[in-house]
Amino acid sequence: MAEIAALAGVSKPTVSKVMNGQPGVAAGTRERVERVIAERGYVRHGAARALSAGRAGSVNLVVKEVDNAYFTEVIRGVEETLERAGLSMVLTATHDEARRHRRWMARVVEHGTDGAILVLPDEHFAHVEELRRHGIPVALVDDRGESPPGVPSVGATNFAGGFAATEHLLSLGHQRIAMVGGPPFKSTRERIAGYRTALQEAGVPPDPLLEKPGGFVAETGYEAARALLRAPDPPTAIFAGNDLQAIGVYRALYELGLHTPDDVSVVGFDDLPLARLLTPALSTVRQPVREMGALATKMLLGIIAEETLESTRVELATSLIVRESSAPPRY
Amino acid sequence: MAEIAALAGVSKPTVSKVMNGQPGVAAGTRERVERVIAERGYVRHGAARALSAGRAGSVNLVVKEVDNAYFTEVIRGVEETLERAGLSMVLTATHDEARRHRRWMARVVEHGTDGAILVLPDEHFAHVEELRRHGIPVALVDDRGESPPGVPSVGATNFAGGFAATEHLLSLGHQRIAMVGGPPFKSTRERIAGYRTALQEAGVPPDPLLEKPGGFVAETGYEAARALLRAPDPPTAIFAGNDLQAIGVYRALYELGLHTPDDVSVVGFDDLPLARLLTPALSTVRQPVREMGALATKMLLGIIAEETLESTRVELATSLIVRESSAPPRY
DNA sequence: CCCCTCGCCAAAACCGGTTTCGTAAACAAT
DNA sequence: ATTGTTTACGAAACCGGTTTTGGCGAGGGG
Repeated sequence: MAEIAALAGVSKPTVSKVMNGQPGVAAGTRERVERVIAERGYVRHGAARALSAGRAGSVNLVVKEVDNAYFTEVIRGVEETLERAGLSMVLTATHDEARRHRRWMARVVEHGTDGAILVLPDEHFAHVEELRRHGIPVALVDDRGESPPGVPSVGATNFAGGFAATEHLLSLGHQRIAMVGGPPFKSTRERIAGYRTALQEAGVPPDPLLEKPGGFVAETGYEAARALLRAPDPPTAIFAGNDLQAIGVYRALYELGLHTPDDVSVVGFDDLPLARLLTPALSTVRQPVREMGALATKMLLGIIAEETLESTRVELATSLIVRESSAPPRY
Repeated sequence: MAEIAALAGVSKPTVSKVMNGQPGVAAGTRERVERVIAERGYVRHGAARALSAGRAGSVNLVVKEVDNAYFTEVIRGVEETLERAGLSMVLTATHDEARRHRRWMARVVEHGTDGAILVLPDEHFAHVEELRRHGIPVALVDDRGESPPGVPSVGATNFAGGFAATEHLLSLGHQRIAMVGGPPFKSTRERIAGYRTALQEAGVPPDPLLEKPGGFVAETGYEAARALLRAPDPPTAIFAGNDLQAIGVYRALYELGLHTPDDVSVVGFDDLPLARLLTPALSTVRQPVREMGALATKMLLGIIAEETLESTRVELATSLIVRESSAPPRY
């Protein structure tokens, strides 16, 4: 910067003002400085800037895993929004390793981010607390339901989604509708509640045997579906807690020689990009994951800018997307 | 740090040495300082450290897109390796937008990374050149074949993969084997060359009508398969340029009422985690994508540490994974 | 007993920007 | 012509670490 200043015949502060578009520089001077900057291809030294300005110019996105389409969608939304704001995205994965909590948290804090966005990491509560203690603004995507009050978070209307999916299957004529649950997050509990409520309102007696717990991976959908379909009086429809589980359900059906939707209807949750590519295309509850990431980012940027947020908790609407995997039962 | 120094009754440089594990500090002093650090939960200020030490403590990973399982796998490999080295990963997506090249490149350069890993961005050559001009070390994953010499890159044995896939289909008895190509990258050309060579060696006459160009997305697989299967004398097997295309092929087969592998065999390329979950599970050529990301990262770290690399170009072995989507032709 | 070396540590300089503050010049008002 | 006000800009301080330099005391050799 000193070099640019010398070439333009001004001082460092003036160059700084020009680069930051600050007032207090005469038009002629500004233009001259800008020309020199362009000629020399000068770019600021980020670290120096971060140090003296007190802003890191980057936000840390903490996800549980990266090789999962759900998180990928969040990443996409966050990335686009940060890009627009001229900030860099530092991506950290926790990989469920509670042991390494200390190490990576130190990395996050030390790297000096302007804020952090958490997407369902384990040890959620501890992370949020520690980040706050270090004065790092935090926003959450898809709250696990264990975060301290006042932390802004973006979710989806999971109850409504669970309800809509179940209602859809009921309206097709299904009576024996199974549900594969997910990990004990807030969102899962709400989806299940929606499922139960829909059954209840339709006067269909609940059957505990039709509710299978599981994780948000394909394997649990597979296991659950196998168990469900081999039992006496099997379900005619399976509502999977998320799309990955639904893929596992597809797999189980395929192995058992059953067809979707002729023998068993399947509905997922999330509407990952993959859902419409499956064969048959998956009926699912759309969760605007990318938008959730984008919105959480915007909220975080708001906090960083010290604006007052209207609301600390936002739930975006889910919507039922009917494709090929759901149809009236055969009989 | 000044505060820690005061509390421990030493000076800043001593604290610095303790934190960096440098020699020149008496055991007793070191222990006392460490205790104070632990008590106060002190973490260094990353930006200040970056500025004075000249290292940013982060590496920039530049991918074409993030919502694509291939890139996700690379991200995973890079993330793990960087994590182990105590570095942060800044993720940037180019989204194919040549127009915005300048803007994001400025962000990358200005953020001050210790190095960059590029995965198939457009404007590849320009990016590499510019990064080098700024003195930023670069490593490539899956070279597009347009990079300047001397840039370390990690790829896979694409020719062997294409050959193996085709040979597999030939050995099952297929004669009319179609191939869906990809974008004009080096890797694509090699896969096609492997395909052609295998046909040639088996004495099967090549048919230009059986080679369809496309991009590495499901849609092109879909389009290509539809066109191929509706033509006279359709293929009995389709070798897709990557797994995403294979999903599109599945889709086309489903819509046409054809079954895999009974009517048409399908082989993919990449072996994304998804491949084994599809129904039927996809036979494919495994490309160790995660390892490629990890290795590229290691090479980059080597350059940063100013070690001399043994080799500037490494190709990891592909391997054929036979699952359910390939079988002898029906007749 | 003196000199020299070496280990340990503090003072100061430095990284490359941003911010504060002061001043000179230009202009308006009296 | 003098004073007040605004504008444009530069000098210096500052961000929080790391690196360099140099001084002091202890231990060892002559």
